[in-house]
Amino acid sequence: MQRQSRTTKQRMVILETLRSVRSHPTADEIYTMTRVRLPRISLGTVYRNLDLLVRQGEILCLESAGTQRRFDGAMHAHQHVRCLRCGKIADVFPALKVPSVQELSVDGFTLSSVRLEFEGVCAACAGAEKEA
Amino acid sequence: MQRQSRTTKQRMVILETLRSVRSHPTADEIYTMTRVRLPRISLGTVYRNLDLLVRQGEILCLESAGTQRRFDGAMHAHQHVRCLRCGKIADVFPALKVPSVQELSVDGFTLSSVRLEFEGVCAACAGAEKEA
DNA sequence: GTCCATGCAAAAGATTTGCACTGGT
DNA sequence: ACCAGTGCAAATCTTTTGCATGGAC
Repeated sequence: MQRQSRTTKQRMVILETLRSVRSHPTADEIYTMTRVRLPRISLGTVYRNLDLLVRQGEILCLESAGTQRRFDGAMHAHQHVRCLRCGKIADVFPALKVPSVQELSVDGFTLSSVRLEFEGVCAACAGAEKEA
Repeated sequence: MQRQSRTTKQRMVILETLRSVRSHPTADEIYTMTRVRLPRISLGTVYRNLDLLVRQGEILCLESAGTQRRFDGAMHAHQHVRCLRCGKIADVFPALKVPSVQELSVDGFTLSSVRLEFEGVCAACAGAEKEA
């Protein structure tokens, strides 16, 4: 059975923080942001809560985000571009139409999600490269 | 300018090994496989060569933040499913049609690749869960 | 009062890197 | 001979975990 979760100050602040930004922060960046309001919060707690929020479907975990995991508080259907140089992630606008899990099937797997992902170089990094 | 690379025994064995399997091994698995032919190869060398081969476009790196990186020697257009439980990756067959980079554009980015990715639970893990 | 969640610190993994030596060209 | 590549080990970085205490219910 599903274990229940309590509404803790830490979890609320983490969720509010993530929902309040348009970026796709790493666990460490979320840790830094939440410490403004909760100076004694620990990185372990941030990781545990991000995990829980992902499992509850409150936030998204961007797995294909290079080395570090990144998180997204926006739950509407949209795609991401990742900069191959700096790892930054941006939303693709307008969002493309992607077939839903229900319309697809893969042999030997019970599908739970489909994602369309983009890679490239962002304007800032392209500019930096030109100068070098 | 592009620095040149030498044809070393290690690099050749790594590439041949990866090309000879249909799986999507991790760096450590490739290390184990190559040690059959090169018992003194080091894990660092495996990582360095995988890096180089990816940059040269000889192989693909299947990134998955927070987990282990996996590599793919098959360069034809195809998609991957990843098992959320065990991390195993399989090819999606038949491959779906995905719009090419040329047909797409994302504001503020110079695109280099587009990927359609699937997530789910593989048969083995689904079975293991049922038993538990 | 119960027991889930936290803070802290240590552990666990995965990947990278410094360095002296080796080997491809 | 030159210098990229290697083996080895240490370092780094991200994420997870054990444990005693705190706090939501």
